Amino acid sequence: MELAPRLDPRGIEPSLYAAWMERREFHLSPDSVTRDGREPFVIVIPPPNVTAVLHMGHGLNNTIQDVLIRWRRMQGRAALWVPGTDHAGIATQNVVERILAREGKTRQDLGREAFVERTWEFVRETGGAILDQLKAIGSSCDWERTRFTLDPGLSRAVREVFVHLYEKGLIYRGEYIINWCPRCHTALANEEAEGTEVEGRLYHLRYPLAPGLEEETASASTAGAASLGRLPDGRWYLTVSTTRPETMLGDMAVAVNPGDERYAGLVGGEVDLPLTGRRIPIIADEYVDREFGTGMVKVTPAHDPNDFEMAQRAGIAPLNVMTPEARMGENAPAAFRGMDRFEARKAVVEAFKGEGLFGGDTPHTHAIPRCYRCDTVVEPRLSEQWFVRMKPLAEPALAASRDGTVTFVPERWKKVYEHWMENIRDWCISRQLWWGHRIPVWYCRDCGHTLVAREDPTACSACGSERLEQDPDVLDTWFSSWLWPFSVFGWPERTEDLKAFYPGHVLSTAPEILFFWVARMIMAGYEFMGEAPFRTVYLHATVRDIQGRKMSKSLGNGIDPLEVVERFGADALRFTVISGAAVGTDIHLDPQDLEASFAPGRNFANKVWNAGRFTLMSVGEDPVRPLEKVQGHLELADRWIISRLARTVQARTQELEKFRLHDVADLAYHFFWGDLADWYLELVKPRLKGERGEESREAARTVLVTVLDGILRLLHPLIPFVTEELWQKLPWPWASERPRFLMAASWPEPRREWEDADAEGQMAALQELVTQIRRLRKEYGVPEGAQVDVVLAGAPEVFRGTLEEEAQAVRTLARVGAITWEREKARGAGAHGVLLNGTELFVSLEGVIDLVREKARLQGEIGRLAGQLTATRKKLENQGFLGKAPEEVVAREREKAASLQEQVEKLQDKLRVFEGA
RNA sequence: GGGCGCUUAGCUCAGCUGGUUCAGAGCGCCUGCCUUACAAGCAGGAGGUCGGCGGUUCGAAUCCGUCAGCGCCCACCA
Repeated sequence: MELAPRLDPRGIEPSLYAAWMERREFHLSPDSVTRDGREPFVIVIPPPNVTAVLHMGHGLNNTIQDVLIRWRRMQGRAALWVPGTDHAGIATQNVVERILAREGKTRQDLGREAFVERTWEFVRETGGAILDQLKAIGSSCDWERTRFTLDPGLSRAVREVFVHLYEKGLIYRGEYIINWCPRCHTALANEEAEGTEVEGRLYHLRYPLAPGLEEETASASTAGAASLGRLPDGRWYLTVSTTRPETMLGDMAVAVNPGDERYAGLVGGEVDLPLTGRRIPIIADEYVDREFGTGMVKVTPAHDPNDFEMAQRAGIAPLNVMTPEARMGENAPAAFRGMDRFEARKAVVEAFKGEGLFGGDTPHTHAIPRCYRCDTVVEPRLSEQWFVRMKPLAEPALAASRDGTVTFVPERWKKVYEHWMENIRDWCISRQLWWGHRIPVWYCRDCGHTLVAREDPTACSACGSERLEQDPDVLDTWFSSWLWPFSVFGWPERTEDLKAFYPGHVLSTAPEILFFWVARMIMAGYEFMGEAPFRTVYLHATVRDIQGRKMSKSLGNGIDPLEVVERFGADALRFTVISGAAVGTDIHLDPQDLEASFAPGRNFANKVWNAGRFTLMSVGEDPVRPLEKVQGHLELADRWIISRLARTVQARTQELEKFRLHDVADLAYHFFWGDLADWYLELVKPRLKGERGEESREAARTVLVTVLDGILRLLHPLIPFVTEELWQKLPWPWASERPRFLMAASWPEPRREWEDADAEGQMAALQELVTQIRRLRKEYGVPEGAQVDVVLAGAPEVFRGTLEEEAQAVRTLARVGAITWEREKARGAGAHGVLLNGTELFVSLEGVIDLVREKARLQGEIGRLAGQLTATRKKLENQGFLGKAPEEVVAREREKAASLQEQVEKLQDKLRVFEGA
């Protein structure tokens, strides 16, 4: 059989994937569950943005999902992975707008309808490229079920949900301060406005007091309020502080804390708001912190959420002084009108200086929110928006976490989730965009009636007028994503798919969308399906660069997974990210050095390839016998490797259950490389050549193929391509009965009867011996190729059983000729090894093997005794026991404790001697 | 201002319920090997008082307290 000495991923991966696809191996119909009664296992993909390109975060997340899906599929579950993409309102609209900008056009030039059509075109052309990229890394999604959050079925679900919630009173329209992106011209949810720490300035502005308050001011001033003072013209002023001086143009009041006796006399008075010619009141409000700044706050209801609330409490109307572009608007004084907010900030400060009202500025760090899409500084803005009342929806979703119906991995996210759910705020769902689900609300131009309907209305239900106008806004992208786990199956229809595949099992995603998406999906699951959409939420690692920075486009520190697949293969990428990301930790990769970053995975895949290549070449194409048929001819190495495989299967299955994918990779790696390749393959070489006779050869062939079959099955979810390629070539006797593909083969059952503690113990000692001989050879400078004779000292148990077989192994692995056993002679030598007359090596094994074993035995013994000791002591501290038990029983316990104590100490002394030796 | 996490070899990190993986892996480094599966490899080796201090325990990288440094999330302090 001709196989390349190096794995060529490009040579096998695309064709294998095509073969899987052609045979529809990833596809599953509801019949498999409803008719055949198979237990489902369902993952619904976190839909990437249509316009996105694959990045390492996707690479990791989708590898994780594919590992879980492939593993469950092999376990016999009806494993379904539903793929799809998200229309990503703002993100996509921005991309298309940028394209238009290059053509010198704006979306307004095109008009709404043409713009949306243009966006659809764009999405149809380039959208979904990311799905092809997911295929490149081996994702075994059921592509026949690919959905899009804006396709007709999902749009129907969205509309149903909106109307349902509206009718239930959970959707309302209201005027509030929302986060407004002046560049995207839309409202943002709180979660979409990301705060960044900024070293800014706090400006102190002086507002002259209106006449009539002189007396109170003077007395407050002498009482120590540094914030009050007198202008050269004799007027009194107070000082307020702000990070955004331009908003003072919209000030409607100044507020102090009602309990602040310094300013008690001022409340009810007025100040002359500079630059505006307006006179505004001084009010009292609990919100004001008298310790911060001057203890006086300017109130700008239209441009700050807290000020808005204060103004509402005081019955003061807001005054909006900005345009949607965050320029100073018509309500601002003429001198500032049209200025950008940052220009206006400077201008206002200058104007205050000009009037002698500037009280200086001080450095001040604070968080300013930015648009998560375009990074523009968000402006709080008063406007009318649609909201979802979240509290009632949150209740069952919170309970689900508390009672363990939904669990989080790693567990610490449970707390984060619950904290957010307990303090949940209403969700602003309207967006002033064109790309997205249109809000199903119409206003009657004649009678002002509001219609909310599942089907587009043609006439007003109140007055019959046909002059209806639909709300211009669209819904937040997440308003369709939160329905994803059931809308992909055809909800609100009661489809077969829904019956078979809802609820799903695992959701794997990035921690940063826990609130955006995960929490809301759970809420929607309860509200519309009556149960949570999945049981386990796996929050995966964040992919960072070598400096620990999150990979991002703007930093330019990203890694293109397709380049990695191209250069090293999908298997290399998959194995690297899985073994690099332990539960709860991040993964660090170097974008500057892909070779170094992906070497672990690449090297391992190649190792698997070569071990397979060796097996196929040396075993030949004649079918091997089943294991039972060679049972009587198994040698130590055979029994050992089978036992090791059995244990690895056992451990790996357990780790997978706990989502410990990193450990799974680690275990499989060490079994494959450390046990199978380094030891078993080496041991079996002479046997495969027939040097030890036909029986030995047949046993070796069978065991080798059996073990390789097992480990390939185990490894398949991690590195599906190289395992599939090799597995298909294994010379099984029952080749005709097995499934066409490894991916459809069964997960190996843990086989207790294969475990063989004796073989493992003997083999461990043998390995130790071989390593010692190799070390000694090196130490004494025995040439690589030269053979030495070994004189063994001590009585290692290794050679008590099948002496010849084991001696043979040592000869094979350590290039040893004759092995003789001269206990007394070597003991006299005293050292671990001594080279005699050039070719004869003395190896004293007592100092090596037996010591290791004795130490372990001692530790075990100490553990057992210490356990008893602790229990006995507890008993002796128990008042109930001391009071009620007969004297002699208590005495006996005391004796027991003392004796145990003594024994433990004795053993510990002994252990110390061993460790010292 | 609250909440969470991290600190183990030169680098990136494992180490789950304290003791049979207990001081580990990969990369890097040193020495010797193109040994008929693999130089993307093989064999051997150097390298760490597990962030500091204190405590619990027969026994602590592991549990508790505290200090220091780093990181993340949430929050309206103008």
